[in-house]
Amino acid sequence: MDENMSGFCIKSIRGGGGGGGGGNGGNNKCGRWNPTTEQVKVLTDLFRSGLRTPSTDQIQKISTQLSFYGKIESKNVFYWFQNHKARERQKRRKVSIDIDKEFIRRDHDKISSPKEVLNQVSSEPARVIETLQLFPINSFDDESGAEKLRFYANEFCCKENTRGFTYTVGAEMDHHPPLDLRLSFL
Amino acid sequence: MDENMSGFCIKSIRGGGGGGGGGNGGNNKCGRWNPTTEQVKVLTDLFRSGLRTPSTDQIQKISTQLSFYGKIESKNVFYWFQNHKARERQKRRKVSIDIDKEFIRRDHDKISSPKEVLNQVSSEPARVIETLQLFPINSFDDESGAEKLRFYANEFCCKENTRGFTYTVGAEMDHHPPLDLRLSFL
DNA sequence: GAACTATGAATGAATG
DNA sequence: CATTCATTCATAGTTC
Repeated sequence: MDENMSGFCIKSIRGGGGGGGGGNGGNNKCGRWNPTTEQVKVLTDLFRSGLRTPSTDQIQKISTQLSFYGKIESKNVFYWFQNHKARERQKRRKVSIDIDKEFIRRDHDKISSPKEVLNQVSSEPARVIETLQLFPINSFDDESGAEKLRFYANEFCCKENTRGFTYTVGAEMDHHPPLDLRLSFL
Repeated sequence: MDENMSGFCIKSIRGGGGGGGGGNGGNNKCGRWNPTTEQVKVLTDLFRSGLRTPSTDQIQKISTQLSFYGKIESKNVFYWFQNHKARERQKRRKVSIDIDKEFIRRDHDKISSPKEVLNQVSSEPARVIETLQLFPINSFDDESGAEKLRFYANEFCCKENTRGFTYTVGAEMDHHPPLDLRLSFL
């Protein structure tokens, strides 16, 4: 696939001859990645442990480990974290908006802290894991003894992106924004 | 759930056949550039021809020409090349890793050639291009963008040398002979 | 089986 | 150039 398809994605034709045999266990060959429960569990554990944006190395290793449970590619891991993070943030944002509204609405009534409500949906416990027993896979113990499970406990020293709210106010389209930034020096 | 694909899911009206030259100005009201298929095709052709990091002039010209197909700004071209290059690299990195991994994994099972594996990981026709594809001979079978490409290509060649043969896309073309034919127009 | 949901995949836009 | 964020497209699954 190239950029050529960037408009429509008519690739998998599994429907043509009766797409039998689909399903989780037996992965389809052309479709998109369908993670097994084990894979999801591991990924989720990693995420909950604080890993948000694994480096390429981490992705590699995670992918390799997860391949034990089924077919998987590095990009799947990459996308998984990308999506998971984004959607959590998204959910959070949405919630906070709701809270905000709710808060405002209730403001006439009583005062309650938005934080309370927030905790209901996304209670993110402490992260910063030093070590974590994640891959109980031994039957397939690899040869890379050196860097074992050390990879994921590194580098994501949470700095909790304080970016938070970059909501683009540009509701209405181009009124000729600054244009280029980077291009100006080119 | 969303308004765009109510019922049917064809990507938003990216010009495509209907859009013709008018550009997709009709649809997007937002801030994000939504390239038409023609625009993508041209950009892709340029990329495949070896252009990786267009200069400001090139960006300007490309942008100008592409504006025929729809609304576009220079920065869009700039970003497009940035992203495309980065992702090409990234993809290749991830994919090759996966190939290795898959290969190794399957090695315990059955012996399969790397080519086969490649086909599995990437729906793209197996061709781990190590060398730049300079002459996309078959990229012109599709009439639409190709014709036009030649059209605006002329613009470029008339930089200051009316020769129209020596313009090297330069920059990224390290140790690659002069790209005649296709690129000579640049 | 259409509508809806969850989520994999892609990509435009930035930032460092 | 790499990394990251936001938004959107596409589809496997589920529900009614």
